[in-house]
Amino acid sequence: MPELPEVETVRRGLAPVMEGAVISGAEIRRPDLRWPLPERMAERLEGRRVIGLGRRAKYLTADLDDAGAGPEVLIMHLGMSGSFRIDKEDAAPGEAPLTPGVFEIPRSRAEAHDHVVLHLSSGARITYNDPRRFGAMLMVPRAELEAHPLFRDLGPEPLGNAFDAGYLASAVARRATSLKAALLDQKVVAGLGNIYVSEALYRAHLSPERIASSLANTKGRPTAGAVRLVEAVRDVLNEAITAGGSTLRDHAQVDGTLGYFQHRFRVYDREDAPCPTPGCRGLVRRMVQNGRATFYCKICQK
DNA sequence: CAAAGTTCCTGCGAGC
DNA sequence: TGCTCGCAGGAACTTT
Repeated sequence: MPELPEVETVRRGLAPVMEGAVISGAEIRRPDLRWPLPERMAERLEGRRVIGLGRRAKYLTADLDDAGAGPEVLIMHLGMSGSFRIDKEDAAPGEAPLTPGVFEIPRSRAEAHDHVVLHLSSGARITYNDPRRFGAMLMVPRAELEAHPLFRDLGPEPLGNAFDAGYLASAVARRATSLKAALLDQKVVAGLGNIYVSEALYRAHLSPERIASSLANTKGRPTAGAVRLVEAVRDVLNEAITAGGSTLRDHAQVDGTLGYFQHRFRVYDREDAPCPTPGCRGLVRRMVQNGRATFYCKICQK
């Protein structure tokens, strides 16, 4: 479930085994994910040290040391169904077995979607699995990262200082689209996806159908709703990251899985459930906006 | 059947 | 009038 909190959870899980480690080998098992994988990817990764593992929006960024060609960044996106898992590198020769219980589906089917494997000097083996292959991996020179087409137009991080009500109001002031669509637009704010947009709008008591520009008053200043929305976005993301971290720890101890956790949503995927707002008699509704499901309460979200 | 994401394409309206 | 630009909305990618 890769929106910002999930990607951040994955980053925190991978960082201990990746940061400072040297990539001793890489297995590239197919030529492409969403796009072709980098040219000579395995050769270019081999022997490189991972300086740090970062995140921008829903992208993971592994900083690679200078290997003659200058420092580079390995950009990774999980798409809809991507996940990483960590296995201990088996000292014995031959293919190490998967840790029992990692997948509920048979091992053969799980391995069918293991597309990239990184062997690390830390003794960990990191496997990228992605059935739908909407994910992506790219390698770009460190100096070109911010100007890269994927990064260039990204809005501010929702948990950073730049994302405040004043910014949000100005960003949507001329937008005739719905609030739902505006928040999903990574140019407005980077990292929200379908789940957390529904959750944030519910918490702010704002209708997903409201016109985005209504968050700004006639002078372009933020409305009270804009202030509530910024706080709701930050709250829901922080809570999800916290929950993901604790779930991750449980899973890591049990089976080494990363990027998989259960979460409790107030409206998302809760059609017909009673609205959780105290005193509200409404039901959670499901509708489709821009081809995506939106969950909301008609009564208390205005 | 519907699905957590993003890019690309088309069509529309505004403005020059 | 006709062209360009930007925006909004939808299709497409794929597997379970």
